[in-house]
Amino acid sequence: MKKALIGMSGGVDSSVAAYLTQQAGFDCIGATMRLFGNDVLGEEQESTCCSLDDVEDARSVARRMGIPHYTFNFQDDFRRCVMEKFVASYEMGFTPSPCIDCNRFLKFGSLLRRARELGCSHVVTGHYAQIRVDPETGRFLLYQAKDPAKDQTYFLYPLTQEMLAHTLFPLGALTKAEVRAIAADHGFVTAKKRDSQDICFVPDGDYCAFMERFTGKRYAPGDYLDQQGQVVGRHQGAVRYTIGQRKGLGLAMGSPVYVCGKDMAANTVTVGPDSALYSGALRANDWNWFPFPALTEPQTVTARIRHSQKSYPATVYPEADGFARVEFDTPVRAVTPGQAVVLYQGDLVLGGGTITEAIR
RNA sequence: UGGGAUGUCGCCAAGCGGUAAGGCACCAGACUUUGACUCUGGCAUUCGUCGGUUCAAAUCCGGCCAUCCCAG
Repeated sequence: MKKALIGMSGGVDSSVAAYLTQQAGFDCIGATMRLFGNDVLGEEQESTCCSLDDVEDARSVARRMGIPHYTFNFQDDFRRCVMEKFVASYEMGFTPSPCIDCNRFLKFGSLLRRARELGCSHVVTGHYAQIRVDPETGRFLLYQAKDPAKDQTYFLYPLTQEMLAHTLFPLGALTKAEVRAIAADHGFVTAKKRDSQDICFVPDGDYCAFMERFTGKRYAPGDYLDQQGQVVGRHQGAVRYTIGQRKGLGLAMGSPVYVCGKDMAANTVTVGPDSALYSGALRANDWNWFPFPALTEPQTVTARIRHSQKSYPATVYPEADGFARVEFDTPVRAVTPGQAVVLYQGDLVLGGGTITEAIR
């Protein structure tokens, strides 16, 4: 019998993914990853990802299904591969996507390795995405979820062929409503749990406070500059702001102003009108492609530059040293270094990379 | 110390005798695996202050206080 390791976060999605995998005839093992201790959280914070309650919920569902449940301590890996990268990225003036690193290094890295040690052919998660094999090339392809509102391919773009060969996404063809119905039908305690939202290790959303706890540093206030370089106010630390941000600036300029740029060395944040935020192109590196090993010729695509945002028509051109340039048909708002750019051709995920700069 | 000007929500700002526009900021909610964007809702019983005129004043009059400018 085929064996599968189910990554169970303690939420409704992974609960149902486990159930469906069992129904498909797999011998299942449930596993919850311990990613961080309470020391990284602030006072009395409740995480949505691996708190004790969540582990208990996962265990409860596993017991109901009659499968074993393990807890894996991946705190060291998570600290090194996700939290340290997260902090370093912010300190360099970028806006990171830690969930993408968690997928790449933890769920389909550490967890997959552990699965294979346990004799499992596959690791299973509750992600909304679909994997298919290209009959011509034999390559594993990633497709968007059937429920476009829940599609999570943006966070899965770094998955390699090796990872995809040993991964199952049972929820890819289901809607969220269908998933909740299945959970309710089987009496899972997770049926009505709220969807997770914040970064799991920053449950209150105050990532700057997290960084100060994590590093022991203090991020100093500095000047806001307008487009002409004139000082227009004081900010609370450049790491707090992301390109395109409006809320929380505390600047009453008469009309809305947005973050247009940051200079970490000078500790300044430049603000300007919405019209100053549009870019015709971007450059990105650290690419992963699904239909082919590397980009060798231009491709017509739609490109997503932030999660839960629609994708925009564009053309991607290969460049030297593993870079590629994405040129948009129409300028796009708030291209942000550090964020992922994920390219699609219809439902197919062509590939994705990390934005290094906005062009023009 | 003379002369002038101004004082309306955190910022900007309508109002000019008939019972406080609007923008920005902020707060709450929706959306969201990024406190992003966006959307919805909230946000001065009160107009520097004290008193006067009037049926009625932020709007008229007087004193005081504060700030700014020009004289010195």
